[in-house]
Order: sequence, then C-alpha cells, then structure tokens
Amino acid sequence: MIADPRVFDDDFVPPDLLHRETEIEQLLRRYTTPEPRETDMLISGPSGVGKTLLAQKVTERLKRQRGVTTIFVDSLGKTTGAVLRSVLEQHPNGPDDVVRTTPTDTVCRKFRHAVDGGTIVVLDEGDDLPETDAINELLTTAHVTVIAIAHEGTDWLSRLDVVTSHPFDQCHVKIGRYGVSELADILERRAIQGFHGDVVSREYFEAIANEVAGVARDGIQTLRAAAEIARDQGFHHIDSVDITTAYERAKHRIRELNLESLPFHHQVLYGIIHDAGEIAGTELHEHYEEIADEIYAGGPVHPIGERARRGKFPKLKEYDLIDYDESTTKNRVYSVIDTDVEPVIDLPPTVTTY
DNA sequence: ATTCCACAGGAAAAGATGGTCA
DNA sequence: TGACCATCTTTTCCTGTGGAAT
Repeated sequence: MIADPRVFDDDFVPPDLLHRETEIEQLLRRYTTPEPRETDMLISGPSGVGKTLLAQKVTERLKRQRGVTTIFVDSLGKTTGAVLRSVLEQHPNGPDDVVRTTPTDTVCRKFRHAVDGGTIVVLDEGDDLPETDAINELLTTAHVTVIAIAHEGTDWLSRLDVVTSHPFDQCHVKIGRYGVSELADILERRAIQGFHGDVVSREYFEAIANEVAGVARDGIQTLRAAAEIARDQGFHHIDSVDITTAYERAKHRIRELNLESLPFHHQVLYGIIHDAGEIAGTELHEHYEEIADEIYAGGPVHPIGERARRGKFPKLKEYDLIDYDESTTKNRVYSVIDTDVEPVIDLPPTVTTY
C-alpha cells in the first residue's frame, strides 16, 4: 500500500506547504525590510505543527530569489558552543569541522569573517539555549538574519524585539494547530504522494485530524500506521483501520525512536523504570547502584552519581517515555508510559532483596 | 501552627576529554 | 612529549519547598 515510505518520514519536505500561505508571506515580507539588522524573526508554536517546515520553505525561497546563504541548526540538546560551531561549519566560507575546544569567541570571530553577504541562520528548537554573549553576537552580526524557532516565544528570544526595535507582532509569527479540514487536506495530499493510488475517504482524513487534535506530525504518522496495519491485516481499504489503534501505534513508534536517540545513562535509567513499571526515587537509586558495576563494566562510560541521574529524568519525560509528578519534591514516583517500548539495553534480572 | 525532614534542582568547583603549541 | 587550555559533563555543596510529624 505504501509506495513511497519517505513521504511519511519526519524530515520529508513536501513540494508545497498547505495552509501556511499567510505565514510564508509574512516572513518573506519581513526580509524585504531595507535594514538587514531589522529582519530577525521568531516562529513559535506547539510541537509538530510545521514550524521547521515553514522556516525551510521560507529560506528555500530566499535562497533561490536572493541568493542568500542559509544555515540550519537543530539546537536541541546542544550547548551554545556546539550550536555556534555548527553554524560556522555550515557556512560555505567556514572550515568543514571546528574542534570542540575552540574558544567560543574565536568561533564567533571566524564566522563574522566568513560572512560575505546575506546570510540566514535558522535556530531550530531554540527554547533551552541559554542566553549568552555569543548568541547575542550572532543576532547582531551585520548581514546575518536569525530565524529562531521555539515552542514558547519567551526569554532571550524576545530579545529579537529589543534588537530590532520593531513592534512585537511584526517579527513574531505564532502558528497554532491546524483546523480539522486543513489537516485533512494535508493528509490527503500525503496519501496521494505516498500510497499506491489507494482510495481513502475524506471522512477518514478528517477523523484522523480530529483524533490528533490538529498536530500534523501525529496525523501523518497515524496515517502511515493505518496503512501498515491494513497491510499486515490484509485489509483492502486503509480506512477500515481503527483510528485509535493506528494513533497508538504511531505514538509507540515515535517513543521508540526517541528512546533510541538517547545516550547510555538515559537508557539505563529508562531500563530500570521500565522493568519496575513504577518505582520510587530512593528505590530507583538503590537499584541503579546495585546493577551499575555490571551494566557499565568494560564500557567507555562510567556510572554517574545521584545528582547527575536526577538531571536525566526531564529528558525522559519530555520524550514521552516516563512520567512523574514534578510538582512534589517528596516521594516522587517514576512510571513508564508505554511498557511495550522495550529498553535498548538488557538489564540484569531484578535482585529481590527483602 | 510550627518544626522537621527528604529531596529536587541551582550554582560553582572539579574532572574528563581532546586539541594546540613549544 | 608534556604543559596548557577550552569545552562539556559530573560532582560537590547548598538552598528552597512540600508534606509529615509534633
């Protein structure tokens, strides 16, 4: 049924972006401002509604029409230093790799030298980048336009307005979830691009759009999951697949990919929580110390202390792998969200000590 | 109501890693 | 080769806070 699986990949760039025309125009118009310094932009909105795609489409157009240099950095989980090095590496005049120990101000200086014309830097997932002099320097470098993408248009990102001294709404594009019929259009388009001419009813697309509450990424993954289920079950029509089931399968897949992308320490902690199902903090730490020697034996990484472990939980939660009540500090209980998401590493069997 | 306690999470110091240069 | 340096991670130290005990 699926003729071209890439159509459903997260990084697939569709030929055109439906129902974001006004936002594209708004951003393009910003760039035609006479003063280059006044063109920094902020795109904010919830996950999976096309912020990144919007930025890609706009920069693509500007690259074609005005020959600007475009640099795209996913800042998720990166330090400020790593982001800046990535910016320099991607610049055509910059070196191909910048070593980790290069001083940040050197990186900034080299970037400044490399810039020789209109340059757009897209900082994706810019939420948790700390505000630093280096970032500010990037924002104020001549000929450099920063398009920041964030969930919440808060903290240092609102600095964009100070720098530009422009009214807030002119450089801040807020995008929201799609309406049911808008998202149904998008899904219909993807179905045409990705399926073997299977006929899926309009009602089915609308039902998916409704189920995922207008989050395009979830809708597309649900459509893919539905096609996979239909194939596995030997259904003739994709739209006879139960949508809730398909959505669950889609979320399951997203969680698995999330888990795989995490470093070793996270894997260990997830493994412990997964095997317990639900576990109190104290117990979790005890268990960790029991098995740590065995788990880390011979590996390049070493066990970490309690404080460092505590720092890993937010990411596991953010990735929808575990849950806990963060409003309470005492007797916190960590629980696995989807027990079917198996840990990547095998833990030794639980030692039952009473 | 007040005290006590456990623990999350911030800040700063220390350590690990890996590059540069004489 | 070894002293030195910058970044990034982890540890150490500590404060603030929610909830239980008194």
